[in-house]
Amino acid sequence: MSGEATILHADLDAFYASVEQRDDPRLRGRAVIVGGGVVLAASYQAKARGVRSGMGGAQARRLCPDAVVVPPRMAAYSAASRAVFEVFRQTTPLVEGLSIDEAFLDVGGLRRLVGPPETIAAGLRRAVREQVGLPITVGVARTKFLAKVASGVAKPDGLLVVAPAGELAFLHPLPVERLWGVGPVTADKLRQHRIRTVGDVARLGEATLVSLLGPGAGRHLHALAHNRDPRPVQVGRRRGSMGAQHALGRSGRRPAELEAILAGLVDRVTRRLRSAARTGRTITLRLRFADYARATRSHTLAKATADTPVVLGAARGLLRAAQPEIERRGVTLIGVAVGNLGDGHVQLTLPWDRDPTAELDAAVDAVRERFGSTALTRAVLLGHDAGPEMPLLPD
DNA sequence: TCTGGGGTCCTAGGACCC
DNA sequence: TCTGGGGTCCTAGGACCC
Repeated sequence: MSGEATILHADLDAFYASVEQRDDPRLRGRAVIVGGGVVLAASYQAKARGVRSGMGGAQARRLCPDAVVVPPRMAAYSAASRAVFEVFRQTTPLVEGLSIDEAFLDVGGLRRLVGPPETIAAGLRRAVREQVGLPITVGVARTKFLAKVASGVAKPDGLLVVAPAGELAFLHPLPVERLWGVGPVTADKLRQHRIRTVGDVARLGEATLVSLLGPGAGRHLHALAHNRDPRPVQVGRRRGSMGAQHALGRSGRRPAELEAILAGLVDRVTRRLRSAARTGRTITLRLRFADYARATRSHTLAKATADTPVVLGAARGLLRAAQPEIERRGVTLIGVAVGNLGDGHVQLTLPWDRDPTAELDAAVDAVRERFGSTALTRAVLLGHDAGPEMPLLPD
């Protein structure tokens, strides 16, 4: 951790709703709700009326009857996200994406070349506005955690730099809910002990917090309340699981219908795995019952795969084992996830006296067969004198 | 607050190994 | 025959995030 505030947390404002307002001038300045069944995103005009993401659609329309409700356009949001991340990477190569609409950037090395972090953050906001047409808020601080808190406080369309000397004065008056990792359950436990602000947390010893929240959460919270967060910005983090899920209505489904839905979900996930050139070993079946209780059932395969029939076989086995429970409790959501994701590497071992380049065409065909045509991005030859790494075959 | 779809990380017990 | 300490992997659940 350096002595200077050099970490940026950049967070697009009301992302999906802002894309809709950008693309349809009639929506600008108006209350916009994206998503029908539940609110996926709400414009700030809708938020001002109490609409929140995750809220039921009926309640949202009650709160804000004049809101324009638009169906989500995921492709447009993905494209906008890619464009924004392009701007991030023009700013610095040290970008760690957190979700479709936020990232950490470390601009510590840019002072001499470009300027101080505050100038860089202002330039970043301007570039996103000019090049992509979207409002974005940036928090700047010495740690990731504090930068994230700062952007949350500065929203919408703001910029907030927390100087090292002012860290605790900024942090301690905030309500505990502002802390990253404090949700409804933890906030409630803390409230029962009259702990309401970050300062209240900071006054407690670590042992007290641990006894209240458990070792993991207790130590974590204690560190955050004193602004201790040594995690560096990490470039190139990859997701660890990929899933798809589908909410069912209230009405029960017959086993055959559930299997058909499951097959559709598995198909979606395995396609995405193959086009991302990833494979995974752990298949998880996700269920939600009529009383909204959740359950998961998982199975780990011996070999990583992105193969539809293999994943479907495992998922179907889990579903059949859970069938009695489903019949008893009723099911309202079914999902499947593939976890334990590897790199999607395929390793081929050739006899020592064989010319590897001669085998390469067959190897490439094997990889395409397994992952689909867009998957192969690089082949690496490892061997006694093959050299470190051979970039090949851009695809 | 009556509930979508996509993720992350942590915990805890049991199996199994040395 | 009884037993310690340490590690990894798997499964299931829970809290949290956007």
